[in-house]
Amino acid sequence: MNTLPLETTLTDWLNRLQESGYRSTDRCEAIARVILSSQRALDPVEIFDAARAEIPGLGLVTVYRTLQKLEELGLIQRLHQEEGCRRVLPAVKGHQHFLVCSSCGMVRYFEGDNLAPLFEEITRQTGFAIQNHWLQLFGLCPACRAASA
Amino acid sequence: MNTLPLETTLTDWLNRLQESGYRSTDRCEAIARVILSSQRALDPVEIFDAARAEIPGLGLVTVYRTLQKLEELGLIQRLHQEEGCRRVLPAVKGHQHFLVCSSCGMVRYFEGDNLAPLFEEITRQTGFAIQNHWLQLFGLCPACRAASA
DNA sequence: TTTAAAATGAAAATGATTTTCATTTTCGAG
DNA sequence: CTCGAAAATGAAAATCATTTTCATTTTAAA
Repeated sequence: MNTLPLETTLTDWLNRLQESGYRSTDRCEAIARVILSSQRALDPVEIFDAARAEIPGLGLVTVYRTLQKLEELGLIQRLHQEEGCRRVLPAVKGHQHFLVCSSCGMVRYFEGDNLAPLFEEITRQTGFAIQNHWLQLFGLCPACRAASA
Repeated sequence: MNTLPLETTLTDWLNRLQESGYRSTDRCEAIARVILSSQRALDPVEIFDAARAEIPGLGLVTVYRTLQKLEELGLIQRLHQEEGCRRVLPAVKGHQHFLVCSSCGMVRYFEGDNLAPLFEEITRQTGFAIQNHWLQLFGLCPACRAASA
């Protein structure tokens, strides 16, 4: 897999943090790198464990604090699942949504949803003025699909 | 508002519980009634407070235990929101989804989403075999829309 | 009726997250 | 560079939601 997008995004994240008055630290960078290089959504303890490979003295509290900053800046978001809503992912941009593999947990982003006609229909039916929507899809990723066949 | 659907559903819920080997108690019925008669999604403490109007000695633990049963039977589901995922609602049926008012919290169910074409497009783009989806809409209900105008 | 299984409330336990606090680190001003 | 104020850090304690334990009560079916 090409690592360029990761490097680019990591730099973007670090810039965004700095612009917002946060200071640049090894811990923050390690945590950001863990989140950005994962194919799955990770929970705070998973991030903690992965980041400690790089920063042995890291505290779990720092993970929580860094997640707060990243979430505040809209760089990450939670993945809501039946099992819980603790895992985080790089946030979707614009009209992206994500697709979660129900077998391995891998997440894939996709573009474009034209839900406008559905929303018009709903407004007609209910009188609600729709402002926002969450669409989350679960399915089998190509690898798990192949493995289960 | 017509109370017939509420009575019907309450009876359905109590039957479902009984069929599953759970016993019929005043607390369970009070909790079910609170959930079914609310226009909003409620969290365990809100349910507790409302149900204590009817059953003064009720314990919060009983609310949690009853919610587990109702969730296990698929009668309620959690409402996932930015602020948290603690509130519950009567579960949607079949292809229903719900619409949450971002001002007053009122929830309205609606039918019918034809997302099949979107899913086909996504399968083509990503190779994922889609099994399941969550669609949640946020907007202003007619009353809040009128109030804000 | 009787009785075994289920339900209950109170208190304790658990698990996740946040706060506090003393210490260390970052970074901009000089 | 070097200083110092602001921010970041880790450890321990605090908080908050939820679950478990346990002794007692209630339900429902024989």
